[in-house]
Amino acid sequence: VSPEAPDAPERPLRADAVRNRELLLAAAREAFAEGGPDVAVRTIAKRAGVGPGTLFRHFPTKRDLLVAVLDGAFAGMAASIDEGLAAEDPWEGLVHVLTATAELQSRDRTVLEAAGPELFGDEHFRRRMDGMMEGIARIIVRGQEAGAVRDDLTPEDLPFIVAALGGATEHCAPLEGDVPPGLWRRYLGLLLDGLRPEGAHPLPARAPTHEQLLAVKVAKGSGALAG
Amino acid sequence: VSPEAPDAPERPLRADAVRNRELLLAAAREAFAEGGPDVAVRTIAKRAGVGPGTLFRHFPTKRDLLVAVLDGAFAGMAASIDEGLAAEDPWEGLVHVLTATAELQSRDRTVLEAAGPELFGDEHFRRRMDGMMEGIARIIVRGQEAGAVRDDLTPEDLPFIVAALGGATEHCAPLEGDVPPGLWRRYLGLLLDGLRPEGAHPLPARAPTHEQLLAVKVAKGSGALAG
DNA sequence: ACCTGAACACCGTTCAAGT
DNA sequence: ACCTGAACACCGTTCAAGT
Repeated sequence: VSPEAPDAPERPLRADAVRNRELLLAAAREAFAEGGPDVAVRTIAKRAGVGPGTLFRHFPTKRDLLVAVLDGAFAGMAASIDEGLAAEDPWEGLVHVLTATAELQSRDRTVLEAAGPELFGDEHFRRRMDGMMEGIARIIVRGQEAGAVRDDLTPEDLPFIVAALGGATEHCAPLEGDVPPGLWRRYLGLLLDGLRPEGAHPLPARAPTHEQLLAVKVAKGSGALAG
Repeated sequence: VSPEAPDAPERPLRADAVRNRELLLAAAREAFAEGGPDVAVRTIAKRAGVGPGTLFRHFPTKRDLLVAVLDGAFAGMAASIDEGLAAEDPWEGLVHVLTATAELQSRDRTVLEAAGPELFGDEHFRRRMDGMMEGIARIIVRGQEAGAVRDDLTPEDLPFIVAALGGATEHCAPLEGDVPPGLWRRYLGLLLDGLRPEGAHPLPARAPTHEQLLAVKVAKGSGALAG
């Protein structure tokens, strides 16, 4: 599940092109982190010192730029999965993965606001996802064999659990300052208790299969990226 | 917690004004339900047969229109709280409230995409919220006295739990058709198991107080309503 | 090959002009 | 009082023209 190198381009780019691409990525990373996914592309282009046309030459769509930036975050998740696998205690391994993910969501507005299921339509994201799923599957099975995780949980549940976590974390974000810091940990705790075998009651629906998850095409633009 | 009448206007509106207001609300209700909160105001105005200027005379901001439409959904939630209070079994009462809420979220894209914490800034929403909180508090206390709900849960946790539910439900929505129907019930089930006392472990953060929740001003526009 | 910036089709919102 | 629709300041995206 180690981080992969980003797509190698067909043929080498011209010197100024690689430089602009890098400037664009750096500018986008900062701008998105500060202002969320709604920052104007013009702002990002200006920050990078290039025209808007150049931005769209490198990233055909604003979403593509966002995905490229998000890739760093996903690499972070992949790393936390590796760490979770390395933990001695299987339950602590799962806790580590979910904590790291939620912490990421609470630090970077971009991740939680933009990482909707529409991203399943992006090819690069999909490849990352596949790799991460394997690691998560191992963590869950290990937890189940140790009797620390409820038996009816599947790896395919994880995206939805992360989404639930994101919903709570997102709700915390604008309250930051007025509300106890790290409040999201409370709801992570609640959710974790739901993953344990002790209080487990039969679930009213079966989990989706891996194939079903990947069946989504690029959804008709919605959410934070519509426009 | 019974539904209140919408704000009574200072002085009676002219006949054509009340008619236009109603047409606008009906058009917005349909348009938002179909296309989510991103539908253009021009589309709504055209659907209602009025000019865009008229729309903004009745609803100074697109968000105000959305809040007015959402009010129906909130009335539905208030009703489900009353039903939850009427249930013989305290646990079933809580389940009823959360199920009804999630069902609402899964039926109407608007509710789940727009009901972020920015709405706390809206006065009308705030009044509704206050009324609902009381009912929820009674349901939770009743459950705790019966030993069916974990002791460290507070009414102020509910908005975050609903947000978590919304995160999972929102993640399900675009997968509709590819994924088992009613998949959100699975994650509601997981969450509910986290609310039970059986598997409860100490939570790493204290719940916010009611005052903290209401401290939010209108957040600098973000999310689905920015622009 | 790559970059530039004017231009296009949108968006939420405003406001002079009408009745 | 209320309505209308042209106009404004944006937005993401495109494309002829330059180097």
